[in-house]
Amino acid sequence: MISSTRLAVAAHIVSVLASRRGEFVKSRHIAGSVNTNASFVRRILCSLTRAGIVEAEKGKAGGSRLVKCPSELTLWDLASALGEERLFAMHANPVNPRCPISRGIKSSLGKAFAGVENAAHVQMKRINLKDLLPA
Amino acid sequence: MISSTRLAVAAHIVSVLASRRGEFVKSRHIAGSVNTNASFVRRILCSLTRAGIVEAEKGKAGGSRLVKCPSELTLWDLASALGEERLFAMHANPVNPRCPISRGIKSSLGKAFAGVENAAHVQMKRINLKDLLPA
DNA sequence: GCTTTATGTTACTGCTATGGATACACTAAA
DNA sequence: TTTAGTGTATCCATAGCAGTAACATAAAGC
Repeated sequence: MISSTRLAVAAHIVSVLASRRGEFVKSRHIAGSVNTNASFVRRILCSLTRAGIVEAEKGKAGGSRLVKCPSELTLWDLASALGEERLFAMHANPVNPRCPISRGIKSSLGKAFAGVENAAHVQMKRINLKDLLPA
Repeated sequence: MISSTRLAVAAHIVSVLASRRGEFVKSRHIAGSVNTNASFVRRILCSLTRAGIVEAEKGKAGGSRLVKCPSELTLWDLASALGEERLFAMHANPVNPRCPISRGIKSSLGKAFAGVENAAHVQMKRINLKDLLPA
């Protein structure tokens, strides 16, 4: 059911930025905490920047820092910034028009999936990024 | 966030079986409705059989049929039968012991993920397989 | 008993997504 | 002008998904 770990990495990144609130933190430094490479971190930072969660400065004294307070950020904000809001996948096989089940299942199952995803989103909006930081 | 479509296919399979309650339906027939191949269907049927949702008969008059009523089955039962209950993935990168964020994030984020997954599971248990069938 | 036809299972294959690695244009500080 | 960062593109190895074929096993019908 799972493939990408980008949401986990994004949460890690934001936590590092939150622990150095106000500073411009370099992607290399974040990569050291996540134990991955700086380019991958920057790709995710870029999505966060486009979503207005992070701001970045280029150049020698550059880096990234949080725009919003950790207490104003939720897991949902990150997932949404990454475009990872879907939790289920419908099969892509074409409908068999001669089978009533096949004709109807994608619509009804799609609504069921949406209901579950909605419940998950509600919960994700309750998960505050501040709560991920060490006490 | 999504990779496998097995849950969707399983729901499709169970819907077909539900529409022919009592009959032993052949994997080839189900595959025709899903528009995939019979072997893939059988692999999923096998998981459903092991979970006690479906029973199968070998041989010439063989096939699969539901053991439980569609009204007793939920989306959660299917996901659980397939071993697809996780919705999020933690990154596998090793912890950087010199960074307090790195040391703590997997634990706190894991709990956050579990909370969201739990909310999703609750909702999945409310989705009745009977509701996926055509009226 | 033999043939037919189904399941259960394995193995192989092509495709796609993921994340690691490198490179480079651009930019700002020193 | 040099240095050191971001933003972005490209390439690569790997892993997972689903399609396909194959085969042992088992049951029904002749």
